[in-house]
Amino acid sequence: MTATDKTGEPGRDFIHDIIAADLEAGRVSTVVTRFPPEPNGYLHIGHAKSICLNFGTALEFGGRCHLRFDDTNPTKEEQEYIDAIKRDVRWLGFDWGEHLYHASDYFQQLYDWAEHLIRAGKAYVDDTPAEEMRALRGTLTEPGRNSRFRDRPVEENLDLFRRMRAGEFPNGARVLRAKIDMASGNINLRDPVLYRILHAPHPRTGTAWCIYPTYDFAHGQSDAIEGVTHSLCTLEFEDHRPLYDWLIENLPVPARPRQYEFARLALNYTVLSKRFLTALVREGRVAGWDDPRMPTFAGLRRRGVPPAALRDFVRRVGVARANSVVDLAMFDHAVRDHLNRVALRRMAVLRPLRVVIENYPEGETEELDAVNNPEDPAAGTRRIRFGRELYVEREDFMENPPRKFYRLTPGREVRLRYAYLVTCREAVKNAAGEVVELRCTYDPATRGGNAPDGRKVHATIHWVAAASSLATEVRLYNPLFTRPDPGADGDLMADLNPNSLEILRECRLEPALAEAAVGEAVQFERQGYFCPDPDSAPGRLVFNRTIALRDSWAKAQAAGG
RNA sequence: UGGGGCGUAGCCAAGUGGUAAGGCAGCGGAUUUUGAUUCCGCCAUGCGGAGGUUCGAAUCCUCCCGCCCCAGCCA
Repeated sequence: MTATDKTGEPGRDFIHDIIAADLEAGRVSTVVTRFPPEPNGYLHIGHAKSICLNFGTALEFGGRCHLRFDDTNPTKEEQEYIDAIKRDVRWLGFDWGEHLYHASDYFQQLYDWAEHLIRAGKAYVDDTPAEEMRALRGTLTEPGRNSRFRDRPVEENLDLFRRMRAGEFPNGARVLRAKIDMASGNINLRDPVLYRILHAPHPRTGTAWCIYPTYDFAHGQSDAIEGVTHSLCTLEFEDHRPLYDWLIENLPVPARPRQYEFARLALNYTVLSKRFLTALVREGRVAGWDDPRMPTFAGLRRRGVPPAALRDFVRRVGVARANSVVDLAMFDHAVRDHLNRVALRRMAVLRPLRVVIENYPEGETEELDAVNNPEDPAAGTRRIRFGRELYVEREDFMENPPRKFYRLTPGREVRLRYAYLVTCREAVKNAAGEVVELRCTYDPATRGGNAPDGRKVHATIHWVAAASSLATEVRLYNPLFTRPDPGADGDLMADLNPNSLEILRECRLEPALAEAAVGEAVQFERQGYFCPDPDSAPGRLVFNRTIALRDSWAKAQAAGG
């Protein structure tokens, strides 16, 4: 396993306390956990919590974590998902080494244990149709009633179960049930189904089986087979723990794993349910599972979120048993915090406004030094080209600015980053009255950005030289939903943010950006963190905005206006 | 109204009888060739509520309130 983060303390939570106590008391010698996804969909940010908890905790205690696919329902699972999940777990930074398993690896053992239960008189084959079985199960407040097949002789159960396995019966004809207690207040103990008939080919076992164990019959036993010591799952499985324990106690399993539950991760302005995510893709509301607006690993990766930032985010959130909804700002912070330290700085003008430096010699250019990352001196410097014609950001000029706007306006001097102090002399307008060009003058004595006479300017703005700049497309992303609890009113699609994607096609980048690799994070100075999208082609770069820089000016404007 | 959980600041979250950590957000201020970063300060007489036990309660007891999960041959 990898992915130790130097930054930040390891998580301290009740799971750690339990494990530490188990180690201390000698109840376990090596900690073994597992991340057990069902291969029926793509991983999303919610899974990151489970992955980090399972892999991270094992790592911290010097144990190991298995990657185990819970592939007990061939009607919903696909190899494609298995591959995607493996890729995504690796991307997050974890390695299961030799410990890749599948519940389907244990189908024969599980089957044998089912027969063991039958022989012990603790499981029976039930012919009751599904509808009727549901009615017999009772309700939340009324006890269930025994099936009329509940007291079948062991030999008959064995014979029927073997014939189920042999494929003699159609789907749904019979099931194998544990014989526990139809009157239990815990519905999971009302003779839960252990095996069902499913004539469906399995991604891994093919047509070898036509009966498949349920989650309850597979999970705990798989844990036991693998020697998992701490089986960590989410809160909704809490009611299953008595069944988990019952099976472990009534089967000759080689170990005694323990299940512990924690609250799953939820984020505001975000939807994580498989059903909703699937609907977004299927209805074309997003471009696909890897749309940068999606909370999937694929989406986050394409958007440029570094795995280390995701791990840090999960660490900050913590692990507890209270249902909670984490503020997206927490995620944003983790992303910015990481990117600030590692991203190279570059200049890029998203909405260009042409600038002509009137007193700069025609046809001449020069090179200036620019720092690659002020947070990391080792990143060095680069040369950037300056010339008579430049582009600056449209919003860095205002003809009639409000108080406290200290960027370009007629008559004002500002600094062009790493270049010169320039003064705006005139705004040239078109017939429609729109500003189309700025006429400025520069002070040749301020090369690099400092005035020999010590005079100060209020603002430093970014720019690119018109002649050498690269034309590019930039995609800006905003939250996919307009409300913190999308879908709460019953119509998820009505809460979609119409401005979740903004495409800018006339952007101008400094030439150094031509070398950026897909997924590589860079900071466009004063704007945010970006990375080239896979849609980029030679000569036609496309950048995604991972996240904007904090902008107290914009915030103040929004608050004041 | 069965069973199982959970309620500490706007959002996460420590704390488990000795007088409310930390982070995010927010608000001030300093530094700044990114209105970024960084730094400093502020931000719960209060722990869902009411009683009780105790010298002392977020922590123990009682009652109450609220929220979440479970009636798949899904996981």
